[in-house]
Formats: sequence, structure tokens, C-alpha cells
Amino acid sequence: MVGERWSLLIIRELLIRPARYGELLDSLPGVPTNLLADRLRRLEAAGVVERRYDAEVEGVVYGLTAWGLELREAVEALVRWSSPLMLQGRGKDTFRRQWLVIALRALLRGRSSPKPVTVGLEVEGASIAVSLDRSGVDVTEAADRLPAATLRGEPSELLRLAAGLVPVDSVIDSGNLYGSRDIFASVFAPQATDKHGAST
Amino acid sequence: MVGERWSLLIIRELLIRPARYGELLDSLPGVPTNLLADRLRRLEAAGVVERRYDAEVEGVVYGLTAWGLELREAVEALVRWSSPLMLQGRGKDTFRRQWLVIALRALLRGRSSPKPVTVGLEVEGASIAVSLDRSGVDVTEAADRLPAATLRGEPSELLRLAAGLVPVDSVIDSGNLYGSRDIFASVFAPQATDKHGAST
DNA sequence: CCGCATCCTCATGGATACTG
DNA sequence: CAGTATCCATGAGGATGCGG
Repeated sequence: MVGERWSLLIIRELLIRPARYGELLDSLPGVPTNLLADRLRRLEAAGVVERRYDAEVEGVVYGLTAWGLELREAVEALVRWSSPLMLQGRGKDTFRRQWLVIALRALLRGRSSPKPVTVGLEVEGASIAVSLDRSGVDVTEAADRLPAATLRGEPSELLRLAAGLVPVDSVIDSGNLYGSRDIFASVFAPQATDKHGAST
Repeated sequence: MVGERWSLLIIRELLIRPARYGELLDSLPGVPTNLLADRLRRLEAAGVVERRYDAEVEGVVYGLTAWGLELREAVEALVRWSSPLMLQGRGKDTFRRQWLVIALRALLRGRSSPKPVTVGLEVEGASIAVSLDRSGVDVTEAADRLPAATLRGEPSELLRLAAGLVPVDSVIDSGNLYGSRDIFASVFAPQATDKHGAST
């Protein structure tokens, strides 16, 4: 049901935000338009995706149903597992900045911060923010609340820089999770090998 | 890397136990032998699967590497998401009793029991047991410790019976998680719709 | 036997052109 | 903009072969 090629990637995009057909085409580099149409039809028939009329754009947007939203846990688990692969940053890999929204939530999941903080990132000319408070990851996207001081850079370079920096917990405990290189490190350090984040 | 057809299913099987080539062929109804061989080769090259010599069987068994084992979280999340589908029990669906081992762990994940208990199931003539204690799910498989009183039946019928029974928490708190119909209910009640298990 | 490799057929995916 | 239609390439499915 969600195992066909592209299906889970489409769902990942819709976990970030509802999107128009054209946005999905652009968000999923390499997807043939006929397959995108086919998968959306199948997922809609299965009750995972639904078409909505958006007055703002005066057109149809695709979004996840309540059931579809419950795939967040599974997608985030896959993101966590594959984060070491992202760090390798193959040259041919494409990148979309909004993918960091999913990555941030996935890797910060289960963590908390004594003071509410907002992690800010700027990649490829656009900004993303994720809030974290005592109860955990709170807000997914709040680009307008992005601080002035954020990381900037080409994604694969950022990803490589992010490997093996400051332990996540100490960064969060300092209450200074905001706008430093450590933030990005906390996000992309592989958790698999070290519960407290990379340390070398 | 794990998105090709059959790959995640192979990994699910190997999360249950290391297996021989022939066992995998039987565990994955419908898999063509050439594809199984191809996927095992790819997964081995990727460092997810490894071939081991098993003195017991005097032959090669396939198992997950440390990295591959970290896919448990992702696979269990997918199992949890799809458990409502399992409850529907389409007629054509095939079933292997060892899949209950994964389902048990996935659905009991995060729960605990004041007294250590062992959930026992008997399906298709074979038995499976999973232990649960104060710290959570503990032991995956312990067929020898299976109690006399277990559920028996054809899987799809059991799955249908399991829908909408006693709340999970009350069953566990009663300390009587052992050998009753409620056990099976606690395992297969969809968690998505109701934190305390189905109630109707 | 078990553990694959080979072969063939057909369904699916990929790229591009096209249309309401 | 939001998809269809078309065509070709690739991968899947199923049977069978074959060496250890």
C-alpha cells in the first residue's frame, strides 16, 4: 500500500506540508509525471492522501488524511536510520531544503529543551525553523520566526560539517541551541552509533 | 538502499531470526528466487545483511549487521501503522506464524507490565512467546517457555477476533496478561485510533 | 537436497510529448 | 497548471537448470 516506488517519498513530502501537483513534481527530483499521477490516485483510493480545494491558490492541493499522517513515525524512523548516509553526501544526490524539516523533527524526536528554542537553518537561499520546548518538538515550520543568525551553505557541505561535533544534550542544556554550528551538528550527527551524538 | 521491492520484507524476516536461503524463500510467499538472491547480494554489499557460517546447520545463514538491526524501529513503525489492515484480513493474504513475533514486539513496544509475563500464541500448529516485564518487551522468542493455555486458531480468524476488545492497559495492570483472549486483543487492537486500545 | 544462476515473458517504471 | 498519452527501457515473475 505504501511500498511502491515513490509512494513513501510522496508521503514524506506531504508530511512537510500539503502541496500542489507541480510542487510535488519539483520536490521529487526524477519522478515521472505519469507515475506521480498514478501514485496520488492510488494513495487517494487507499485513504492515505486526499485532494482538497485551497482557496488561497484557487486550486487543488494534496494532503494526508488522518491515517496518512500516522505514517510520520515510520518515515521519521527511516530518516533517522539513513542520516549517516546523508552525511556521506554523494555528489550526484539532489537536495531540497524542505527535507531538513523532516530531518530536524526526526532527529530531535524524543529530545527536549529546558528553555523553548527555535532551531534555524538557511539552505539554498531559503530558511526553515523548528521549535523545541520542554515537551519535545513542537512546531514544524515557522520560517517567519527564523533568527538572523543561522547557518548558511550548500547542503552537502553543511551535512559533512555536521558530522562529529558537539554532543546534542550538552548543546540543548546550555540553552543555546540557537543559531550556532552546534545546532546543525545536533541535527545531523548520527544517533545510531552514539546515544549522545558524535564526539570526535 | 532498502526501498527496492522485497528488501524491507527480507529485513523484517531477518529481524525475527537469522535464516537460511531456503527459509527466506518460504517465509516470503511469492518472492522469485532470482530476486531473493539479488536482494541479498545488494543488502550484503550495502552492509545491512551478512552471510555467516552456522555450525548447527552446517551451512550459510543470513543475518542482519549491527546497522541492519537498527532498522527495527522503522519496520516496527510500519507494522504498527498497518495493523488495522491486518485486522481486515483479506482473503487472498498469506500468513506466516513467525510474523506475529514482529507484530507482538511492535505493538507492545513502549508498554510494560508490573509482573513479568509471557504472551503465548499458537497459530497454524506452532507456538510463539514474547516476554514483557517492567522495563518493556524483553524476549522475542521463547517457544519452550510457552504456557499450556494459549490462543489457537486460524490467523485471519484470530486477527478478526482481536479487534475491539478489552483496553490494553487494564489487561496488563491486572497482571493477567497470560493465556487469555485479552492477550491477543492487546496485541492486535489498533493503537492508532485509541491510545488505550479499542473499546467497542 | 540446498543455494543459487539462467532464461524468457510480461508488467512496471522512466522520459518526453502533448492536451483540456 | 495539472495532468494524459505514448513509447522504450528496465525490472519483476515464474519455470527450469545445475553444481556442490
